[in-house]
Amino acid sequence: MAKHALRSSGGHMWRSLACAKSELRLELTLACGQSFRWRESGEGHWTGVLGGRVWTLTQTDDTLWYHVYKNREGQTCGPAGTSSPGVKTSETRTKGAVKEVDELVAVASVKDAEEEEEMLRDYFQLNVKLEELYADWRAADPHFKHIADIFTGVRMLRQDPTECLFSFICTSNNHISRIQGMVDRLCLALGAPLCQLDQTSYHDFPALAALADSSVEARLRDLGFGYRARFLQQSAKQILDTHGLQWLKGLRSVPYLQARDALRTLPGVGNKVADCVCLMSLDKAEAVPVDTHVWQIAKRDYKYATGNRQKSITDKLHRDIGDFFRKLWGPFAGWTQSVLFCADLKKFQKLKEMPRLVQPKKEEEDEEETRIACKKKKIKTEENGTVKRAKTKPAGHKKANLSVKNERVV
DNA sequence: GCACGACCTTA
DNA sequence: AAGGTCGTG
Repeated sequence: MAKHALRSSGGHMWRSLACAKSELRLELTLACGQSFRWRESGEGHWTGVLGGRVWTLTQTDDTLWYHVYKNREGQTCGPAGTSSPGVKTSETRTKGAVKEVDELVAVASVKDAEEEEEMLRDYFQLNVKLEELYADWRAADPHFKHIADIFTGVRMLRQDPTECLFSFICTSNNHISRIQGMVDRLCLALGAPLCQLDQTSYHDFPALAALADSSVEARLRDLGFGYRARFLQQSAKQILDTHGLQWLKGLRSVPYLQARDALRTLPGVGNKVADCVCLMSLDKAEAVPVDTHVWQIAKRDYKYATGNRQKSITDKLHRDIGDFFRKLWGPFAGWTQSVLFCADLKKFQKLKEMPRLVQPKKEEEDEEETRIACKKKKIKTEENGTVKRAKTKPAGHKKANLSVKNERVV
């Protein structure tokens, strides 16, 4: 039976990409709740599905290593139709055709290799220079600076919009470990099988058509999705019925607020989920998903609206907190937020206890600097919801209005 | 604009 | 309660 690749044990073909850890740290980026599709299959080795192929990734100081699982024919390990064209299976081969087929295999694998390197660069958005962004954020925000020494290399993934949307519909009122299990079961139940490694089956994320089928709600309720089962099926159906297959991806070339409002017309998609999809799959780096957690961070670390006793996060609070962080961090505020979010996750707290070269700063000093930084940028942190900022616009309504240009200036 | 409760499960 | 959303008042 096929096994998960391990770089140390040989027997698998590995390719590599130059990439410093300051630009990417797999163990943070793949496990901080952006994607629910990656598992640590061996020490420092991460296995998951990306673009219909099964990958294992690992890294050394300056190199990102990757293996893509193939069968003996050189085909991508997956269902018929997703592999390189022109490659015959062994059953259909005749002796005379072997050489020709081998050449086709060789050509196909070179093409695959180029394609796969590009897939990885695209997925990790390696054209974005994270170190430079960190430098900007450190200069703008003392609290970020405090976190940034430990949590380097936390980078935004550029995910498939369908996978991102339907995964995040599952996140409401939920926690990461359960979400991971649910997304797993979703793929197993409705996604095309790709391959099996050790005891694990890998499936592609379900297609929109598979999610839209009327049998899906009952099926997913049985699998423990609760009330989200209906949201998933209805959203898929609504997209196919009223927009079409390419609609979601098309939102990549539309301004942030327009894309967000369009997503919010879908059942089970409110401010938070829409912002996640915008940030993580639709190229909206300025989208700041505000959940209870981020609100805690805003109050605790930025003294934002400390007097506010609101129980739930209203539309207005979403807007105001988003604006606050965009003003502090700039046009990649969503990326910054993910670093702080990651640093706040329970599973990464042990990293903070490890000895560091830099002497940790006293907390009061840190807070005072935060206050000064906010004051410099003229950002209010202690308003209690009654103070309005000049550029705040009225709440977006539920219906997407593609003709209105209400893109916010950041 | 804001508060509240319901919604499915599991820890 | 958990990385919310939706309907109602």
